[in-house]
Amino acid sequence: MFVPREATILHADLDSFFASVEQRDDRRLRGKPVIVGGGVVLAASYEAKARGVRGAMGGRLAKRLCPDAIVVPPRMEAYSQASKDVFRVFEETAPEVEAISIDEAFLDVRGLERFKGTPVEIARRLRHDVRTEVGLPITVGIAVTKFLAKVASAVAKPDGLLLVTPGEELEFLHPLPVERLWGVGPKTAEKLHARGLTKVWEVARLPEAVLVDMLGRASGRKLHALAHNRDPRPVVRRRGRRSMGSQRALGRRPWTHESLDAALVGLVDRLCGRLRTARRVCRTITLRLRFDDFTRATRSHTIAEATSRTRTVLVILRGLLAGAMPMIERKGITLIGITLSGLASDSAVQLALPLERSTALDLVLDDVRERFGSDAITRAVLLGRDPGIAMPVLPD
DNA sequence: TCTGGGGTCCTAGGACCC
DNA sequence: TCTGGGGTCCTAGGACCC
Repeated sequence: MFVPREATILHADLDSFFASVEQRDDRRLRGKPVIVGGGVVLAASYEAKARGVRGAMGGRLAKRLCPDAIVVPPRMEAYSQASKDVFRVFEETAPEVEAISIDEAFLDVRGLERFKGTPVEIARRLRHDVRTEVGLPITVGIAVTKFLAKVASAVAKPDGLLLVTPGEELEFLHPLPVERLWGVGPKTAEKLHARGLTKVWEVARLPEAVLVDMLGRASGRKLHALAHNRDPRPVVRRRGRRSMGSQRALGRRPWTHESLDAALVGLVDRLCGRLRTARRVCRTITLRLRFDDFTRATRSHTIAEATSRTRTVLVILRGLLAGAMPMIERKGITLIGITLSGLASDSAVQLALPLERSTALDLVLDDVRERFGSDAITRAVLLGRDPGIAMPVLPD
């Protein structure tokens, strides 16, 4: 006799997270269409979504679709605090919590029946606790696999709860459009559609080798497995982050070497500060660029000794930027960004460099930031008599 | 619809070493 | 002297997610 596995994996996902926090903190926004973000929609309340507003949509189009929407600037600290509060509830709910992003997590409630109830009861209480203790709506999907629990929560949104009954997984999964599968974005969906595949069951019929041919080894295998609800990944606490980045859109304004360098110094300062706060060091430094035609390029360099020193990182990035100048001059630049990867704990470096926590440049930047705010660093570079040198000049 | 900011993982080629 | 195969690292790009 077929005995289905137990459905003990919860996927908990806050609804329209940023917009919900805004509505929680300002009662005038409740029940109204709210858009967080200006140039681009970072989050939209369900009232705005009902009018066709979507995340990542251009602000102008969003305003046209929903002229009475209230647009509020993002408050990242508030969202970060709300996230911490919600994750505290998660931790009280289950022994294994795997954070996926600022507003979602997997929880494994296996073995909790005897003293906390069935998974559905636990999920109900979790939704209630998040609502009363943090004041936010949250949706929970429950299934035998992480992947299916995530699909379930997406289907149950907003403010819902959905259990995929063990044994009935494929009945639930197969009629869904392929876009519901985790990892199928616009490009993959296009490739699948080109072969007449729009539903999960149509993908599930294909041999793995066909999907590998179509999508590459890793993607093909993964898609094949997911279409059959094969997902053996356990819920595990996340290891530390693998990279840290920062970027800045420049718009289509004219740029100069000085303004590019100033933007770069501002980014490096911010990022290296974050790196040091996290007590981490990096080995690979990547410069990321986006051009007028929206194509992108990256230039990277790996150093032998991991570092978090602003001076070191800046020197490398200036070199990478200089190498990319011909491309920038040819195509025009609309975004500049940095990614630091190959991260490690800084303890080993600390042992070797006990007195080198801050370089002279870091001390100057710290001072400027403290006295004039972060923006002053970019301004100071622009005001400097020689923008090519590393030391910013203090504004008056 | 002309598009933010923060991330993750995969692929592929070249260099280098054994 | 010429040659093979495998492993690892680095660089660049691509796709995807929230």
